Amino acid sequence: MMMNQEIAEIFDRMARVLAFKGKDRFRALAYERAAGSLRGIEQDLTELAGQKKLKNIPGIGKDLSEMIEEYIRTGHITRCEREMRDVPDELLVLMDIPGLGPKTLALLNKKFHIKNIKDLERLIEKGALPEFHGFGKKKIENLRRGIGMFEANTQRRRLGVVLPMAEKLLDEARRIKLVERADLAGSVRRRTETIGDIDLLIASSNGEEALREFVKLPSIKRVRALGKTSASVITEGDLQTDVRAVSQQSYGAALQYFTGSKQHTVRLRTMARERGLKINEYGVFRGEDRIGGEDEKDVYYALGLKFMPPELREDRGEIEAAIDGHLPTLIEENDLRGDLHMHTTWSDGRASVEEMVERAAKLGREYIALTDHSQSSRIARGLDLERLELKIEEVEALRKRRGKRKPRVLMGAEVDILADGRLDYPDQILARLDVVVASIHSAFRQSKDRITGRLLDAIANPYVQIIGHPTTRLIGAREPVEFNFRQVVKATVAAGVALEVNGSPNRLDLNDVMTRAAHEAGSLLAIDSDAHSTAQLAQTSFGVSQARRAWVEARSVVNTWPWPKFSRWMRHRRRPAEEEIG
DNA sequence: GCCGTTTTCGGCCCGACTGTTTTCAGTCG
Repeated sequence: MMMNQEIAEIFDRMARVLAFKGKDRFRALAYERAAGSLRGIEQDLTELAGQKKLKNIPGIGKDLSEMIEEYIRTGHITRCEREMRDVPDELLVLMDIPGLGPKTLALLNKKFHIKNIKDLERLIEKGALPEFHGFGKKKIENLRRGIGMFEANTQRRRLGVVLPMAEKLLDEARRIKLVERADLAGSVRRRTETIGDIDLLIASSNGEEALREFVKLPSIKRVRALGKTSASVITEGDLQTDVRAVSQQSYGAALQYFTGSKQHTVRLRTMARERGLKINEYGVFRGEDRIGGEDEKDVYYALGLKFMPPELREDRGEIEAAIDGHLPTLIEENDLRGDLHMHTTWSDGRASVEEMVERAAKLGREYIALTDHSQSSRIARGLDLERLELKIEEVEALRKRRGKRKPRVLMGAEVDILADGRLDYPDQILARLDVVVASIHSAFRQSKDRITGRLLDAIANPYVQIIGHPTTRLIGAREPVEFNFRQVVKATVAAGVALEVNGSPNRLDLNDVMTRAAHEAGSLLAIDSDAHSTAQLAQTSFGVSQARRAWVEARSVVNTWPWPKFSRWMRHRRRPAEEEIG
């Protein structure tokens, strides 16, 4: 996993260096595609290399596979390093400035010896950047603005932050009279874990006028570009939003194009070309004849493919699967019957047991587990044995009060996996809990072997049903812990333990790529909210999105199971263990 | 640099917007 990331970054950097140097742009594209491929697979590159299977990875051929082998052996790729040596990172990163691409950067570097952001600012602020052929006042002004945006906000934002803003904007757009239809597209629609910008598509018989209305919406702060069919704006909260307007008859083709991913769409268009068709955002064409485009499905059907949900469109094998007729039937939000990880005021939650149960009932949950923290999580007010007793009493009283009303309320705990691999409650206490989620909350920096050992120990405990947020990463804030993922997955498969897909938008842990690998290896999954308030109970939807991105079908997710099946699984490892003790 | 029910060489998705170009280059998605 780490290795894939590292090599992907080198390849990405190579692509930019080649673009900067003005070399063959298709060579740069090849590196880009390879980087994307590596990010999309979880398989161990060392193992693939050992089996001489690197070339099976799409976009990896003779040269790149040799480079990967070299990296595995030595931690270096000589050819890349030689190519990249004379282009320092601080220069390359300037390509992240909106509107500043490789050509302009190369020019500024050659003509004015710009090497980093400081040089560039100095040049512009002093008004020392003269106008010259092909470089006028407006370009300079745009560059100045681009630098401002670059410095204000370079990082991508979490889906959980962006999605509500995007939906608000969509709402406003739909209220414009000239707007006949509107939908979110792009990475928001594909539900990637972080978002660079919002893409919005509208249908209108007068797109130009509709766009003019759109950019006047109150939540639009600034207009970057405005044309007949598209506009680019900065919204409140400094999110870039790209809007595209098409006619109804092109809406489906436009939605497909605008949803991407780029690589997925390129594949479709290449397939079309091979079949004598042309796909663009206006439709599917055979020669001059439009043969489809009003519905998104038209694009796929024209190529003899089944329709693919947006979450699959990453060029991670979905096109091949569609050709073979092996597309998965993805889990849907409605499939969830239970939620097995949440907190109350007993530990660090903001809502009481009662409030959480009531809200869960409104969400239609059939069963839920109240899983407050265990004693070692002091900051989270984890429950010592005494308070745990009190909570058990409260939950039992609540169960009596509620009788047969749904949801069934299960007594649970999120139990720390301690630094030495022991769990934070003794077995006789765990035996009294219906649901045990075991999670790492400390000693993140231990060696790979020790973390692996801790997880394996937790999985071996017969009272544990779920490993909570397995990597402990916080998006944009904390790196995942390192452990032998395949070994851990193997153990969960053997033990019938579920790996969590934590729905908190700060976590999304496991992520899409790892979830897919776990799922394909046969591991059970649990999609939980990890809610710390009533509102957060709905965050399971983010977990479901990630699971869909991971090709997950409902049958592998334990909390989609009807109660009888779920409750059997919940207890399936306990009986023999209890007999042993008893 | 990759890739092949046309191809082992010659392709590689397709179009919009901006600026300053009098016919297009650069950037973006």
